[in-house]
Amino acid sequence: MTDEQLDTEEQIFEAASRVFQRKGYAGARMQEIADEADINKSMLHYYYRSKDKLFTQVYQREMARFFPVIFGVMDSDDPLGQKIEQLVDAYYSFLNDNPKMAQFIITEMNQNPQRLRDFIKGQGIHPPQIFFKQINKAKQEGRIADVAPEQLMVSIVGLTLFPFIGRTMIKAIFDFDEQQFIQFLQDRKTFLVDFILNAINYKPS
Amino acid sequence: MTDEQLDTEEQIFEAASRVFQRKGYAGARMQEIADEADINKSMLHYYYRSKDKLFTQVYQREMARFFPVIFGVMDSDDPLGQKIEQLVDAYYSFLNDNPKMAQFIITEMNQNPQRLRDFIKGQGIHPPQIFFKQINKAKQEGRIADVAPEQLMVSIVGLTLFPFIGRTMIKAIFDFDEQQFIQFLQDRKTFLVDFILNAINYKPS
DNA sequence: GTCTATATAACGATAGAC
DNA sequence: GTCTATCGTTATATAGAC
Repeated sequence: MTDEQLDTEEQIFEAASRVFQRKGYAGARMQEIADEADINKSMLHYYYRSKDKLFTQVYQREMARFFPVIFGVMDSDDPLGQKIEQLVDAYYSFLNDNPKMAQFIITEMNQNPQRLRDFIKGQGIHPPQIFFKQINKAKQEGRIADVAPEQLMVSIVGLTLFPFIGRTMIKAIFDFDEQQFIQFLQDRKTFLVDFILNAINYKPS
Repeated sequence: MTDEQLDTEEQIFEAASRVFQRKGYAGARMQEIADEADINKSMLHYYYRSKDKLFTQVYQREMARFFPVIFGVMDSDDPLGQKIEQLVDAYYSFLNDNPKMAQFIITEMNQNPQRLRDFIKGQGIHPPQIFFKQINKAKQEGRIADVAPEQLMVSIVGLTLFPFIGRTMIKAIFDFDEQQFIQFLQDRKTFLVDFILNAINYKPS
């Protein structure tokens, strides 16, 4: 391709990705995907055979984009304090570009746990060993409080993902317009770094 | 009713509540609700006219059960440290009894933000004033760090809700069986109280 | 109120012309 | 590869007997 033009197959795939993330598998309609791609509905079946096969491919790709973000920074060699800041930064940057991703993954994951287990196994995804060792070492040296690495990891992910998942609720309860919500998210980045480092009683080495 | 027997209308409603929470609005089938209620499918329409009207009633009731839990303890008169422990306790106890509730509310909320806004407005739900004043007072007296009440509230809710929403992911990544996950949740209660109190640098008055 | 049977519409999927 | 037309199924919803 010489310029920005996607071919038909890619155009369908990107449209499907957007519609599935908006409506979920059950709520998505092949016609809506066709309209979004500005392509005839029968082309969807020509390239992807069925709704199920199209969804599976979208699901696999979105998962393959999501997990490296979650696990990527965790196993870097940077010191703990710096790493927490990088984690929050990386998650926010990714979710800002993909605001419906977290909701999509959580919904479809809970709808079909086996598919998630297969994906995790197939990709050889494991808890971040370097991060966990780093936590345990810092605990022994008394530089952080006595926290279970799994609990800390779930907390960091939860604290950053939740505003994107709960966006509608947060806006409604605090009566935020879009601009105020964006500001809330922006403020939250610095808030979270302090919050987490305090929470584990972090002292730089 | 003399004993535990529910009449037909209630039986349908409870079955609908379970199916909608399992499958979401789009994924739920009237036939599945009828089967779950062990009642003829046409009875659903006799009592509730349409799938949409049945869902609306279920949605309203589940919301009306959820929000008092989220806001209830926040506006009690108990001191901050005690209150955080009570919040975590209350959320966990409710979510343990209603494990699909958080996922259901978040999905259907994001699917129809206007319906949520109408509900919030109709019920006169506002940010918890007593809790927010308590935070601001503690800040002025130097008993906690300088945190925005909205950020703290979102953090507390996120930290407690997330394991229930992300249950499938947590079990898959850490390779927890059901027993281990229940233990993880149990451990998390005490973990979270310390984590949050540390995070805001809490000092009892 | 409860059942069977059926209308009606939507949706996924395919056939066949070009 | 792309289109129109249409098939077959499933879903919501209703009619009508009892």
